[in-house]
Amino acid sequence: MDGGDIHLLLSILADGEEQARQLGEPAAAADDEYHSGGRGEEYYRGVARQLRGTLARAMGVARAIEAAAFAGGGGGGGASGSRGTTGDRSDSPRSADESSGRTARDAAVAQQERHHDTIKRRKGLPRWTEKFRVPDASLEATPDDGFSWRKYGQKDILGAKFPRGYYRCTYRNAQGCPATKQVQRSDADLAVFDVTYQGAHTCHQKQRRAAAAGDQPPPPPPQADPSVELLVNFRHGLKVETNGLAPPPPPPPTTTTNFHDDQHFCFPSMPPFHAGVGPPPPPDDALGGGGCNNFSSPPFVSPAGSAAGENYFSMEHSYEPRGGGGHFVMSRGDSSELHEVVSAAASSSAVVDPAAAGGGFDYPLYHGEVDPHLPFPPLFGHASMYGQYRDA
DNA sequence: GTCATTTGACCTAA
DNA sequence: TTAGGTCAAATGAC
Repeated sequence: MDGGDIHLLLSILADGEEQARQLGEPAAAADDEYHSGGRGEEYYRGVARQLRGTLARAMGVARAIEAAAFAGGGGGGGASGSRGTTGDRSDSPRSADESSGRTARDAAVAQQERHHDTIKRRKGLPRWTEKFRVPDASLEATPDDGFSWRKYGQKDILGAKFPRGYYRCTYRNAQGCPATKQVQRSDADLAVFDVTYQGAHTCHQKQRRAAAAGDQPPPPPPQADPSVELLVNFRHGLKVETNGLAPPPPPPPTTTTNFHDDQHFCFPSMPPFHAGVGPPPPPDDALGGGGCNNFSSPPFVSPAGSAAGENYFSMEHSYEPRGGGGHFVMSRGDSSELHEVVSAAASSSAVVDPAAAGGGFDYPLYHGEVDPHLPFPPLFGHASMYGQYRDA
């Protein structure tokens, strides 16, 4: 733990204070549209949600600090401390180690230690899976979830016809974003991809995209946050609001969220897809139709101006709780993981404007009853799988 | 020249 | 022991 964590916490709390203030004086913040349109209540609800999200995030940071404190003062040593400063050792090529006079054994030991750390982090971060259906089943087609990713590996998986791609956030180095994903094309359906996400985005692209898109906010991923437990509990009572939504354009795209307990949740939005793909496919029962409510999604229009008809694909979310117990639990015994989450968030907050410092929670209004703090992964917006954003 | 992807090797968890 | 996950040099694209 360091001063940065405290500053992050203070920053979040300041956001909460600001949001609370907005609750007190909505007329100043809400434009006339809200009031003339009878949406004042929605405004209040939206601000309240933001406030709850901000407070939840603050709690998460505070508990991470607490956990780090419980783990003793050794946090500064060890592997986690050695890697937090540079962000990614890929910046320092292997030859650098060799030329620095280390023995091969030392280098191997160091690498082993580093690798052990990455494994620990991998195990600690929240993990969830989604199914992406692309309109075009060609081999070139890949799902675009709206975030910018950099591919760092590919591997043939036993029993799978197609190799699995490994991606990490483009801003891993620049902003310490810990998010990674694995993309596996389905054997049965070439148009379906199983995407496993791990770690929440703490990078700036989330806010930028949400602001630019002006559509449904990206649902936050499962957070390494104690409040998530409450949210997961909440989802058991969740009902998707479908009233008043536009009927599905032909063919109807669906965005489906699956939890591991086989509960299905159909989320009313979908990310854009790569330009140039063909028309969307007919609905696939195997994907979203199963236990899903067959939510009919309104068309998503890419901020980049892609034709709405080209932006459809279906998704199925599957939240994979870590730590057992039927809900997501961040292991508090591993303070380094928590610290890393905090550190990543801290690095992110350094470049995020205060209005967006809700850190994945600070989204505009959802569709009525859908709480933005549900442990859904971030999926929306526009970006290429192959990151075009440059590191700051 | 810079940056992203490819790919073989290495390491860990199961 | 094996499969999965990651690293990083090599390579290619812009």
